[in-house]
Amino acid sequence: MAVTVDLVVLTVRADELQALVIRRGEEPFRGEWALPGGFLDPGEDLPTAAARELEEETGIVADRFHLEQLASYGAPDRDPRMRTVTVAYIALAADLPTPRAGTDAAEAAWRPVRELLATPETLAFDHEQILRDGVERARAKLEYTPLAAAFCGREFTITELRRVYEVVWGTTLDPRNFHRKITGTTGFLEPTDATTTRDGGRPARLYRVGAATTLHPPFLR
Amino acid sequence: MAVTVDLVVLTVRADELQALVIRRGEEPFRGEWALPGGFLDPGEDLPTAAARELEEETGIVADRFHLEQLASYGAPDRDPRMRTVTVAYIALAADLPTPRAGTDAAEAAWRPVRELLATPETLAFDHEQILRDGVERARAKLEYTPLAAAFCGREFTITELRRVYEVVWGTTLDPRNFHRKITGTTGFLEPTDATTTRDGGRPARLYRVGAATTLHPPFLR
DNA sequence: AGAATAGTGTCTATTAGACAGTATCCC
DNA sequence: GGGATACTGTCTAATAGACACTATTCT
Repeated sequence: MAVTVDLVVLTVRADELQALVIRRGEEPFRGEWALPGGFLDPGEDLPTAAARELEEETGIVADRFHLEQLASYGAPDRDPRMRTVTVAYIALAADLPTPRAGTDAAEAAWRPVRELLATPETLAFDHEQILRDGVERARAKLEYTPLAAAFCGREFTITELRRVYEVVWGTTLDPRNFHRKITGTTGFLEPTDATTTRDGGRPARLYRVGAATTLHPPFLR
Repeated sequence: MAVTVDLVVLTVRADELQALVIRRGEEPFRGEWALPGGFLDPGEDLPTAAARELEEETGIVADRFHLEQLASYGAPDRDPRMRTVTVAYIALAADLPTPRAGTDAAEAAWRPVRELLATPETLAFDHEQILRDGVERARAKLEYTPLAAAFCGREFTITELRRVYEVVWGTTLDPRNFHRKITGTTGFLEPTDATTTRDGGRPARLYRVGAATTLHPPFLR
């Protein structure tokens, strides 16, 4: 009985929700796309293993981003080699440099979630299901936690935050109502003194994430 | 590397949230209280193992109640025997017969969650943390799913359902507002033709759970 | 009749959603 | 000045919370 960890790493790039996938360099499923992941080492904690596998396979250091456990998958036939149970994690990250392929991975890339889930058999193992569950978790968490900010940089504008909601949920939100609601939720945003004009037009105030961990009342889709 | 399953089985008894615990009949932690659970068999699926262990240790058949995965726990030192990763499940059940002790269990009993969590070291392994997480999951799920009905029988009154919310959340709810809100949520309740006077007073209409799986808008605590 | 619980109705304050106008930068 | 984006404000409909009364059973 072997235990593995797999990661659903999500980011918002080019106005799309994208996931980090690797092209497998080893059997089984050699040459096919899969989620990054690998075997749990003896003596190693689960989140540590997740961070290690992510770095080994994609070169991305799990620094400054949100990592949480998603669920475990243990269907007896999920891995043709042997009986495995995998503990899946989701990681939410701001836009990051292009990943580089590492151990056991022939290639690493960001791919739009829409594409990965458009047709079955795109991902190895049961990774399509894991990705679906991870995306659904992320969507749900935006409703009742300030987690949308995990997709932004350290400082961000309200418009950038709104774009995250729009992209992840696939909806459009009224900028004025969004602004009112989000600034009215205590603990979500912490204003800074700085502004930016990176989006053009009038300078926008920059914010950091506040201390709140849950949103009362939640932001419903 | 061994994989186990553990269960947080919750019910509402005597106006309290109670959990199913067993007294361990084997080392380690022999004689101490723990959550029911055990090793995953080769070729066995995770939820199947959860149901099997529950029946083996407590005699309770996982029929007609809600079983869902909670999370996995894999700290390297969580089991003194060997390296184990456990996949925890939560089960929500209506009031059930007193459990009987089975394999590996010297005793099985319902115990109020309040008591179990009042003092540390009450439960073996990391089961206190698992119980805490399970209770918090149940509390949260009452907000946005019709899962409160899982604590009731097949047919139940609105007052009985309200008592579930009150006991699990530890709050009091206005009966009139609760009635209005819950009957106004499409798909939550399906009225039957029957009534009951088991609570005394005017006969109350009996309901079954409807088709809804999520509540829009949610019931906030 | 009285006790006990079920169910319905009303008022009010808050919130969500739709929508328009003003402000401040860059070129 | 023109273009672009940021921010503020108003109206209205729906909702949540507080609260009181009527209805139907059993003893």
